[in-house]
Amino acid sequence: MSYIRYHWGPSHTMAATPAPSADSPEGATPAFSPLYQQIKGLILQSLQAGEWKPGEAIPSEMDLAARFRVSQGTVRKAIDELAAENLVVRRQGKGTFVATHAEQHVRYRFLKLVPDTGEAGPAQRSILECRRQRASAEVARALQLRTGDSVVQVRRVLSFSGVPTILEDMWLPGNPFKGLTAEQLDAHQGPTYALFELEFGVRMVRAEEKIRAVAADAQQATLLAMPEGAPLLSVERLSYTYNDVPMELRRGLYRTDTHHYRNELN
Amino acid sequence: MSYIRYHWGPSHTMAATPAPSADSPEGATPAFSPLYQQIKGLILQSLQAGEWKPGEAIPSEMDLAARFRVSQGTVRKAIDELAAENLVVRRQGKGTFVATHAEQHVRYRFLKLVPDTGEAGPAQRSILECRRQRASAEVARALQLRTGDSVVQVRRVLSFSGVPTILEDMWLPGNPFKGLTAEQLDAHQGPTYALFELEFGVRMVRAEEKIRAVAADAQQATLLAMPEGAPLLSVERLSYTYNDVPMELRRGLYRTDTHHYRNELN
DNA sequence: CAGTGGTCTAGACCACCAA
DNA sequence: TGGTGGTCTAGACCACTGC
Repeated sequence: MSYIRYHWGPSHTMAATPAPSADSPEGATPAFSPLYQQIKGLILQSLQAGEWKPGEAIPSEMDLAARFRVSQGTVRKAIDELAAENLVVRRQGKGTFVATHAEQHVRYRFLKLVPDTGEAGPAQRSILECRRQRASAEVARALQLRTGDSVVQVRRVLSFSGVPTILEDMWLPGNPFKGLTAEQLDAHQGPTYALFELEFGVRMVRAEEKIRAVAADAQQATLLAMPEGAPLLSVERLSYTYNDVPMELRRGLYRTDTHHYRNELN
Repeated sequence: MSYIRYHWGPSHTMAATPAPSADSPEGATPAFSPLYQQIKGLILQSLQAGEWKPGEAIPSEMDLAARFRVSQGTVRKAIDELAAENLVVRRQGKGTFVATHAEQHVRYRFLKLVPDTGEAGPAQRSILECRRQRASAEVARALQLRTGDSVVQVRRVLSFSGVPTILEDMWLPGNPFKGLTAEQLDAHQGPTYALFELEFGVRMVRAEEKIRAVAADAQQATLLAMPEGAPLLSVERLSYTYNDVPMELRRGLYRTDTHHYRNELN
């Protein structure tokens, strides 16, 4: 087989090549990407399209190599990056699987609050509210909607060993989350993000958090059994699905008298 | 050349193989590592030993391959991991360089506090204190010293646009940081961790942070120009050099009325 | 132009898993 | 035993940097 200059794109029989992103028509910067990046993009498309569901195995490296007409090593490097981004999990001897918030060994991947001493126990959830409403300007901006668009708001309290520790408000775009109810949230076991995958086909892939120290107002203090004015950790999280599409805005208030937010710097 | 079963270790002429970690003498779990991991370990040793200084180039992949008697691809994979851990920086066409907190494009790698609006400006530092003392039980435990061992304590305030924003206490083990003075800290430009590299040969490689919301006491409030009892972000950081040796305990109090702690979740 | 890191291939073999 | 991911090699060529 003739060698393919990797800046040319997948060429030959590869169907529907997805264009290498926004390019100035005849711009000075070609901005082509290496073959393995293009392969990564194609696999990513299949993931988004739901060709393989969360928890399922994707085709073997050899199969993908045949499908894309490249060597196994090239597919391998593409999958390496997907694995590094936690979109996919490799299991030696078994295969490569679509990552999921459900079966994952590291459950509650996005919750960085840990007890000062001992192991993290299970959380008791109590849903205070779950209703559709119109997006405020702030929520609309974060979720890339228009002010007044339909959103679902959920408010809940998480307790550990019976102690209320987290007060959370979540805002979800109304369209993908049509039909979300408090009962559903109540009944479901495990991470909320696993419910989103199963019931609504929405996989959260990454998130950004803005953290502040704030003083508890009267209502917050009551719900968390703290004195009014007590310092709380405010964690504002914006979660994204594939393609950097924001899908959830969450504002958590954490008690940090018995727990702390743990972060690792590299 | 005969093929080397990579579970045998570097074998042939490689001098002073560093032993593949603690092994039960005839234990059931061999726990050998692949060749590229062993190479990574050897490169790591040279980094620790200071064979190449921060900012300098390490030998080319071909040179290292020759030195260790392995293929370029194997060296490459070793360096890939070192680069992923920010111990080393690759520059196409130029070489691979020992990472440094000084020349690095991402200065203040460990400081995650950013202004709510606009770009992060330069910080004004004011050293309040710098003295040798005996380690308290808590400090000793964190730095793996004995209670009463010599430590250096530094207290300082960082201001942005003239507004005091961060109040920090740092504790450093007395031995490696012999001779650290307030004048030195005052005179130095750029990240403090760059000073540690240049003057004391200590490179901070990673860190862990525990974050809490606390109420400002009288003294803290004064230093940060806030009312007493105002909520502040408490950031307790333990920084490590090579080999997971803790080298600095730092406790920062951040004002979060105009700034926030930014974190990315994957 | 030579030297460096970056990409790609083809092929061999190893380690792990399930049937 | 066959299939999957994981390691290792050897060699070719590309892209970027600096002389």
